[in-house]
Amino acid sequence: MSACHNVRMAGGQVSIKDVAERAGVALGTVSNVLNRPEKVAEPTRARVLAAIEQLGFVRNDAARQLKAGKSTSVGFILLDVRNPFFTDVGRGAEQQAAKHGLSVLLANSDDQPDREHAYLDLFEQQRVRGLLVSPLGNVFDRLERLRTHGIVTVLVDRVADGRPFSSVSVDDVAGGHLAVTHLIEQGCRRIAFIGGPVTIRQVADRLFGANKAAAEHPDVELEVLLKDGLTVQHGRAAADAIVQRPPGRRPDGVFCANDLLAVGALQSFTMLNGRIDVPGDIALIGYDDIDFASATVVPLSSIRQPSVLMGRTAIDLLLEQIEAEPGNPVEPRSVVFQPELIVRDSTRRLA
Amino acid sequence: MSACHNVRMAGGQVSIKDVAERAGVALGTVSNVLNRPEKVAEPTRARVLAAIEQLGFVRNDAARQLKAGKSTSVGFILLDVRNPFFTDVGRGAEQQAAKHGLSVLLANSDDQPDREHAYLDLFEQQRVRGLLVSPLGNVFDRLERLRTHGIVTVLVDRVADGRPFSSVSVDDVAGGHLAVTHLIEQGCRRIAFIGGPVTIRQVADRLFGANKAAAEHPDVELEVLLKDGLTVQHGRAAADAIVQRPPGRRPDGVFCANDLLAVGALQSFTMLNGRIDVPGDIALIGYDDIDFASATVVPLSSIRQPSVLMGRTAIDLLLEQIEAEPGNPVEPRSVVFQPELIVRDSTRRLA
DNA sequence: ACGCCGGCCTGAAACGAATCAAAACTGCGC
DNA sequence: GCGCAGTTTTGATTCGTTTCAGGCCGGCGT
Repeated sequence: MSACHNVRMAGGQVSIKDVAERAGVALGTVSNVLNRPEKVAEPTRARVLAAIEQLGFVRNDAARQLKAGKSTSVGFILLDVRNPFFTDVGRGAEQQAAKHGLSVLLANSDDQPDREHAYLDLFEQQRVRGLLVSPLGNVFDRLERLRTHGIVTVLVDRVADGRPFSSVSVDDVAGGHLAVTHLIEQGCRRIAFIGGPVTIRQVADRLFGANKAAAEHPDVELEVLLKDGLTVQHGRAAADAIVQRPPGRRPDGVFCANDLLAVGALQSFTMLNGRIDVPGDIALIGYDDIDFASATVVPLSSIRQPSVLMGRTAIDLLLEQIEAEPGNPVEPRSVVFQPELIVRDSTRRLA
Repeated sequence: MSACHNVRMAGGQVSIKDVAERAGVALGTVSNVLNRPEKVAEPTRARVLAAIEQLGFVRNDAARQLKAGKSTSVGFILLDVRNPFFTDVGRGAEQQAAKHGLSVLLANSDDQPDREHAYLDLFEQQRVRGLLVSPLGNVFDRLERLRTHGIVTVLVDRVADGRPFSSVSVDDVAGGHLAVTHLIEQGCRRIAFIGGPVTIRQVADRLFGANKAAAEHPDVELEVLLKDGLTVQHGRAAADAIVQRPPGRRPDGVFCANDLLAVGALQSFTMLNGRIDVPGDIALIGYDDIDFASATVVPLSSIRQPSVLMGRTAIDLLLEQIEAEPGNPVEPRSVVFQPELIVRDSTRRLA
């Protein structure tokens, strides 16, 4: 056989075998250099490394995974990449995963159940090591099936509702309670809740907490304004409706289910020739404490969620499940963080 | 051989072979059902599908890729997930990729060159079908190596600088020119540019365009204020310095290298008891036209980049390269979009 | 009846890396 | 010189899928 064939043709893949041949060793030795370098004598290893360098060899992950039966990446299916809260969670997850030699791949379901399923399929076929999901629809059955196939899931920003999944979330009921109690303490008595559809779990819980807080004060009334989305535009529309009422019928405090809504409301309130003073006429508080909250013209009070920490914790919970695998499975755990009230100018009514 | 073994043990993987056995067909037939269903007779196909269903079989992507030598996903390494511009590009890419049966996996380099490299390694090992990269450091050599290994790259928001890569970007020089010309038309004569480090290509180009526009008007002077970052905080700090000058020494127009800076500047200008009127005293324009631009208290003029379209185009360029593969490679193409001026209240000085 | 054709199905041979029992080598003491 | 223990290297086998040259079979024209 001709000893000389072109080493590097376009797209030509260099395999461990080529490296072995070049270095004049057996194929298993190359594998050892890659995976257990301490078991290979120094001169041999040097020779192999040189060959790897010369040929530009790169491990083929597909082959490696095929043999190992598992991958080294973790999938994170998030609801909305445009929401800073989720990307922060993602960053936390990446940090923690990196410490354990895992990579995080983000996939954006973008509020569309079919995309959520498509990505679940993709990650299942890729046999990812584990999955973080902030679920959109009811995917629990799907996720249980995944687990029987050896892929464990940790829920993000959603509790498991009795299903056996680990989860990391924030106590949204407490958050809603915190926000409204704060408004009341600032002297508000007619409070409005602006939110999205209550089919979104987070909205429902925050509203529930808000109601609870209002109920604790007999002289406080809570009005609920639900829009069908959680964007700046929705917030502005809701607030416009308030602005158009005669001053006596307006609330004196507004709690928005997230910061985007609050920013929209703030715009509506302050834009119109300063007709409504925030917080003087209406105190305003949002939820999530996104970066922009402190950057609005009247800095926005908000309820902070420990997003980065949540991401890190999610990975910890995942590893806990993964590493337990054998006979005795570890009980799923739910970590619930407490939200934190961040007071800024938009609710500072008392001197 | 005992016909009866437990079909579903924990983590037990079901392979095409199990399916074949269950359906009583050969293994190649199952593969045909999966990949070329029209070549399989109806009753056989039904039997195989039933077996797949019963056993809960899921294709092992690793094995498939190993054989095919290429994957079905595209990696997108982005500079900063928190910048809405990039996530919008990502959404465009996902949309277009989906049409061709490809998935997009996002990886966040987060301004850190080592993370950028780590993800390049990961995607190379995964033999992704292609790569979108908004490059941080100088990764061109790395990317050329990738191409010799059969992975093509399309640059996003960065031109190729003479290197043979396709790219999709926006003419930042034109954008800078557009912004400053607009300020001049609105009557501004003393203009300040607030930007990040000029080592960031986008900043340098926008500044260059701004300078060009100023030079076209002899009575206009341009002052350059560079901070070492592009966040809201940096913008506020830069504007604070302006606010502290005596009114006569302040610029009457400010162009910020991105919208985050502009939001910070706006906050600084308007927060201090309305001492500075926007646009009356100082007209303000940003860059990127992120969602928030229209939601600030004085809606922000900006330079719009067609982010979603850019993502779609990036995938098109990628496919063009991928599909050409054989003997005659397709010349890399650079698509440069023209930025668009979006005028809002923050620069409307003329009645 | 014969040959031939198509449609359907089969099964062996890849793909690239990991593994591990076994082989080869090393140095050492006797 | 020989055996022994330890170290280093070997190479056949495995993973799950795709591919493809062939095999089987029933029907058709002659």
